[in-house]
Amino acid sequence: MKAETDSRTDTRKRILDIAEELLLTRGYNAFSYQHISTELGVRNAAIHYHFPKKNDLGVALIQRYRRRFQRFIDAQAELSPAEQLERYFTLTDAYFDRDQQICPSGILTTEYQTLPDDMRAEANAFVDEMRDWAVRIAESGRTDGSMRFAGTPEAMGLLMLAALQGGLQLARTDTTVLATLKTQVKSLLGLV
Amino acid sequence: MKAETDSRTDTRKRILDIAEELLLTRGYNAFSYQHISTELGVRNAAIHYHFPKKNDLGVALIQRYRRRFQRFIDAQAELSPAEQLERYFTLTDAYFDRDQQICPSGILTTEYQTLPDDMRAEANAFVDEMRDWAVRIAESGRTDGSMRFAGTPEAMGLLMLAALQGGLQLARTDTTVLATLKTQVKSLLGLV
DNA sequence: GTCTATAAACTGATAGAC
DNA sequence: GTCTATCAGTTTATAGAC
Repeated sequence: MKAETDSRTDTRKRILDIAEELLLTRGYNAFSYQHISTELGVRNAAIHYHFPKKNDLGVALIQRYRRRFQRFIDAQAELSPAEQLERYFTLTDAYFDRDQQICPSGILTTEYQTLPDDMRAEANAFVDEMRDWAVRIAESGRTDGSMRFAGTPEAMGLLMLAALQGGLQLARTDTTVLATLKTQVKSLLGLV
Repeated sequence: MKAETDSRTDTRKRILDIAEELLLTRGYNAFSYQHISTELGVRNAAIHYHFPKKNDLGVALIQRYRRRFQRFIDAQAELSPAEQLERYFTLTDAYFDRDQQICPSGILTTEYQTLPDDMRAEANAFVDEMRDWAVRIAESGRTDGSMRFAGTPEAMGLLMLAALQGGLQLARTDTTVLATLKTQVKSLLGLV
């Protein structure tokens, strides 16, 4: 029973892993079940057993991502604001270093108009969570005096999210973009 | 002769107009020749006469956009840095107000990994031009003393471009995003 | 010069085999 | 429970009619 569950979960997980790589490199509209099934060594219709419709796969991908992101946040709840910011940067670099992936929120908001309703709802929730996190960093940084910046923490957090989301995309045309942006964000937070 | 040229140009122009709307709302991979031909009232294959391959249409779209953007820049060469920044914001709002379109550089860099080489080359050139413009605004603003900000003009210009590109995308999930970002950018430039 | 008929390949998806 | 054979619709694209 455990074995059955594991094997089922395992195939399902492999599908999600392959789909995630495709989503973050090519986008939702530019990958198909064939891409996944070829990589997995099965027929494309086999994927439909695990995820009947492409929506289902899309929703599952974002939900899994949200859970992972939540763990990522929880794991650094005790760190200083500046250290949390560094984790933010590290996360951003990790995307880029993995086949020039971009942030999921960038993919989902760019393709937003073509997404089905259930995927839009998940995308909205994910964007909110990322934004809240960025805002909390700016907020706590100002509160403990380690960060000094113009405007409200809400606006500064949003700006950091938007800049890094756009920056990951722009980095595909110029690999120095991210380093420049990271330095600039720190400057604007009075951290340099 | 003039009439022939005009009618040909006219159909070609209508195709480009429809394609541009589709590109900026749905993205390159999510629109087809059928979308265009249906709107135009012809068979999808008719589009192939004007643009044999989809690459050709994609390249023509970006090239036209680059020319238009160049005229946009030239038209305000004499304005103050702060006024040029306002035009930047106005341009950004204009995208969003037109069916929640996003910036072309955001589309092209997000779908970058799926684009053919000729479209990538055009995308690179366009991104460079947008970035140069943003950097020049920060540069001249610092020079004439109207803007005060941390970091280099190069980094600040890049940050503004990245933030507005990401912001247009995020605005689809929350319509207040752009207003917040504009205020914050002005704060960071010492303009408020 | 402009467009239509048509096709080859790929898409997401269902019914049913094992 | 898991996957294969198969399909109907869409995609880009070509050959050729007017």
